[in-house]
Amino acid sequence: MRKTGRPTMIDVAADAGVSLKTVSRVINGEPSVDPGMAERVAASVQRLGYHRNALAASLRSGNRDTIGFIAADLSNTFYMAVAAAVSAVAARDRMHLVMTSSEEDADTERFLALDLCQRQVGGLIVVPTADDHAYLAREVELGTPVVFLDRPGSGIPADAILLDNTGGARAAVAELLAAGHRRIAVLLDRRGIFTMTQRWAGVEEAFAAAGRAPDPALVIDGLHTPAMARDAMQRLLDSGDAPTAVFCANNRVTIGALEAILTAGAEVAVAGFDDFELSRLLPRRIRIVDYDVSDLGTRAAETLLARAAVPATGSQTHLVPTRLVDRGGIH
Amino acid sequence: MRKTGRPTMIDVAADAGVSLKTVSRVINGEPSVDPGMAERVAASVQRLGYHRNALAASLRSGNRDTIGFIAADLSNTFYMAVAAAVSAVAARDRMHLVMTSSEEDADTERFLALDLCQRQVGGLIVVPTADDHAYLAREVELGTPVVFLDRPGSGIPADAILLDNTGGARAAVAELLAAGHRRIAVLLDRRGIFTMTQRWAGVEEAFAAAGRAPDPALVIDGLHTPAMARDAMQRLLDSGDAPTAVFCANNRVTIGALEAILTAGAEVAVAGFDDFELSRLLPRRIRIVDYDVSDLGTRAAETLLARAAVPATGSQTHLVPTRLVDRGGIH
DNA sequence: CTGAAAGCGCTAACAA
DNA sequence: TTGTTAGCGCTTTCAG
Repeated sequence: MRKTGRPTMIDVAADAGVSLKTVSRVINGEPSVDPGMAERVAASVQRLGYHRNALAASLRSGNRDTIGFIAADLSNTFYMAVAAAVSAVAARDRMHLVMTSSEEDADTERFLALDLCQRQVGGLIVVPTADDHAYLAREVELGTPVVFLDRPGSGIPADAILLDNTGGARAAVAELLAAGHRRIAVLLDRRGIFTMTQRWAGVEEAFAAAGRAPDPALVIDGLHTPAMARDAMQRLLDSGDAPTAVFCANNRVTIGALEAILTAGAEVAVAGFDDFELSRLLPRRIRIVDYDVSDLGTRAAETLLARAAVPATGSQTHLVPTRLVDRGGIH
Repeated sequence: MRKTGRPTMIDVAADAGVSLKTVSRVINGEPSVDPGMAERVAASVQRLGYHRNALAASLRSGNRDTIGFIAADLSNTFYMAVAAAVSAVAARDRMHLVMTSSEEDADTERFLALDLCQRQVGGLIVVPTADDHAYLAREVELGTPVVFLDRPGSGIPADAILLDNTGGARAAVAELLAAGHRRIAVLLDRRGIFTMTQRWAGVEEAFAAAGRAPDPALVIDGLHTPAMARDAMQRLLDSGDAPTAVFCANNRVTIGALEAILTAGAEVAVAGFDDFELSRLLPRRIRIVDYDVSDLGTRAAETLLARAAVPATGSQTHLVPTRLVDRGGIH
């Protein structure tokens, strides 16, 4: 029983009068064990309240049974939903999910990634914040699969699960144009963010396809919070020449813009990227670029587990499709 | 380098021409090491791409550096928000969070709890689904602290972090009564759920304080999804004698009820337990029993870490307060 | 089918 | 300040 107070296999073996290895066999359900012995061992396990030490088992066997997940921002429900999906897939394989967050800080990401590797995770799902992931090269080489999620990584061979950002934005804006809107505002979060770059590209493509171009006066970026988006929208509404439609590049922006529009009772058509809770209860009909959030997590986890089973054979990028849907319109 | 391909402290020691223990000292930043040696070791670490094996370290030292969290339902954003808060607190202490979910199944909860213990977690935060936690008695006795969250556990000495369910529900219903409402509907999720029992008690207290009692015809329980709540509310509205107010015992119920009410354009005052995303954007003013979700997680994590530091001295139950707030009313 | 011995990679205890 | 030895609790290897 030594220090920790927890009984070990040795204690069980002594109690049952068998060898250490026999206990190990019983605990791990290995086939060739005499039923009588198995019974004796089981009884001792019960009596002593034995629980195997999974750390020791992993150390010796080299089995890796946890997946590390590094989100970019835990206060964002998007990542939490992804984490939930990853956890569900992991559970199917009796793996556990260690959930962390870089809080959009590159150094934190790096620290966490290496920390998780030290804990011998079987794989890593990362929402990249750093723009160089060479620091993981060694681990990947040594057999720890890495999957990037939502944004691409760089510097190492790793799969990536991304949204069809460009296609989704293009479709939304194309529809506004097709509906005859000519003064279309575009509200963006920070341009440096990967998804923003891609969605903006989609916006430009839609305009180009219609033989037009976005009006620079109606394009506002750097809107990182709903409050900023609300104020920006407010200013557009207050300007002499308000837009007749607006495309919002993510849900925080959409929510902020809606706050301004609904409060002002303005007649502005709204299309936004990302669905959000309760969009269905909005008093106004809006168009949303929707996708299956958990699909991102599920695919990331499945890709990771597949890689863990069969070592690297060239990395792939999976695009998760989007679709335009109606929301709101109650009342 | 043996099997795994990963260099070990032995490799580093050999490369640097020092002893194993010296490497260990350098890696762990122990004070009394000659700077020159430290440098040599650091150089070897760099050259070999050495990373310490945290599993081996924990096995030997007995240090436990992860916290296990068993949510009841990962699709519920409430638990995800709690998990995020726990993760944030854990990160402060350089601990990691292993996130799992019982999916409201008692056997799964038990399995996960024991599995996490086998992985030598430093503590367990559990949203109880099982109604007897005696299976954890042994682990608690052996020094693994357990904190129950949102619902009380039983059978073992453990702290609990609960919401003031009764007080919140009482306040909400008291206000509806004070506003002169006499036909007040009460929509509940399944009665067996702890929070429902407590909130229902609050409802009864409020009625009793006003010298009245709830009208059984207007009390509907078992509403586990927004769709069920919507349909139930619909039936109430369609009945000859519709209520003038409704108290919804959780956010799913509130959302479902609102859907029916807004669609029908009915004049029904709404008060609900639990805030939800975008409640502010609702076209109607409603009253919400609000509380700080992350506070629950933060307190749970802090309580757990405190217990881990200073062994049991009688378990406590913490009540997280609620407050009535206004939501909606845009337009 | 069962057991003895070795050792996973590290840290604790003690010596030098 | 540095090194030696033992051993955390388990699985692997190989012999019986």
